[in-house]
Amino acid sequence: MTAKKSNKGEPQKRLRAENREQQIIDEAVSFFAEKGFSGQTRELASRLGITQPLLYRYFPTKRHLIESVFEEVYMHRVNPDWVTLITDRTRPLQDRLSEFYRAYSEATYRYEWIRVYMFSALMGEALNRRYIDLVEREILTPICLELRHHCGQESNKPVDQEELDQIWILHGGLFYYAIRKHIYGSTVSDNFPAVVARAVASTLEGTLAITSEH
Amino acid sequence: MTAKKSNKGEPQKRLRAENREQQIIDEAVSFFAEKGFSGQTRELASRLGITQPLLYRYFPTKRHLIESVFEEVYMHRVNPDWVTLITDRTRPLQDRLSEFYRAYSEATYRYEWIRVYMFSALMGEALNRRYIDLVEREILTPICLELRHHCGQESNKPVDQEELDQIWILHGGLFYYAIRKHIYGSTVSDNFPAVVARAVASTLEGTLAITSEH
DNA sequence: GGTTTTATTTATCATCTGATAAAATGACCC
DNA sequence: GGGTCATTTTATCAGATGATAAATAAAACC
Repeated sequence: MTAKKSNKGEPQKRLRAENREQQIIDEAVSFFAEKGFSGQTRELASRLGITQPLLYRYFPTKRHLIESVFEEVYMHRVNPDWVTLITDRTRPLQDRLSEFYRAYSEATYRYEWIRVYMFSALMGEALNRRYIDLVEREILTPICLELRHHCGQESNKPVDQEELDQIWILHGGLFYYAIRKHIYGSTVSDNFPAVVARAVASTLEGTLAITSEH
Repeated sequence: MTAKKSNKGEPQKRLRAENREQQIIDEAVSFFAEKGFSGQTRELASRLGITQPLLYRYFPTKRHLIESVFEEVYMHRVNPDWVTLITDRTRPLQDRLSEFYRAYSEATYRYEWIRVYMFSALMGEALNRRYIDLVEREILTPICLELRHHCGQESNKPVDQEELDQIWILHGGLFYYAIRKHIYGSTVSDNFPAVVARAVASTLEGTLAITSEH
């Protein structure tokens, strides 16, 4: 046992600024995901094992801390490869969509992400609006175009609100699985890929059927 | 103009207890739906045009007021006629489900309902759990049984988690329309019955297709 | 119309909560 | 190992917030 402070479980008392800042953000994500953004700075500090004023050395206001949480949660979540995957017509659409939703769900259907996302949406955060627009533009619109192709309904018309609403049923239905799991605390099947596969297959077959019958 | 207090726009200053109580609950539903349950009693009172301590004549604590809001929002929302409608095999399943979702959406896809519902779910309210259980038991399980019948897969097995998860995709997908509208503030098609009709048709055709192909 | 009842307001408390300033203490450097 | 700098704590503030008690005033009663 060295003379250096005994490392009994307790993490080192002092951290370098950058490490402490990241540690605070990480815990803040988890804390606000659980309690919502009206959670109190003292309780967050207590979970970090630090005093509340220390937070203010790293973040000038609570709002700034919350912005960092948004940044951490929202950013780097939409992968440009996904568009490539979705539009790769050398593979069956069923495979592409199933694979996409597996990847998408791994990136976003997490306790912290889903809850921070819903809290921020309820607060009317602008970031949320931008994210929705991004999803419609980069993911759902491409899927709609692939769906047209799949149904032999190729066209130059831009994707309209009705087509978007229809694909939102699938997208939202799958997202709702995460809401049930992480917000409602429901029991859900642990084999999500199987749920995705069936939902995608059903949507493709169903859309084909109702498109061709008129 | 009588000597009686001039009724210039302002509602009468004094109400009978029962009327005032209902008025407070109504405004509280709207207020908390907008702000969340960390909204402050002073602001609520101000919206009612009364002073904050008056709230405490009608509700011993803020929590009691919130419980009344839950009561107002959650109760009388599940109509027993719906099960009858869903299981009426004299009509095509497509019609029954479309009609059910039109009725269900009118009852629940409202700004106040959706938001209070989501806020309370995020708070982990027990009422929320009970509501979900009710929906699974009284609505989704019957639909699963009708879906089996529709696919010629009649069986005595109880409905399992996989079947529920699958019908949750449709149910959640439609619910998500309301989330997009009232929580995200997105632009959505104003013809919801048409969205329902297509989603239901697609689900029925799709389920039939993936069931029969094996 | 005067008395009683009841709804409502005014004044106020105690606690919570975000935020600040100054003191203290550990780490690092030579 | 003593000085310097950066990290953390202690002490504290001001405003917000749920809640209470007493005063006021409108309605109801006879």
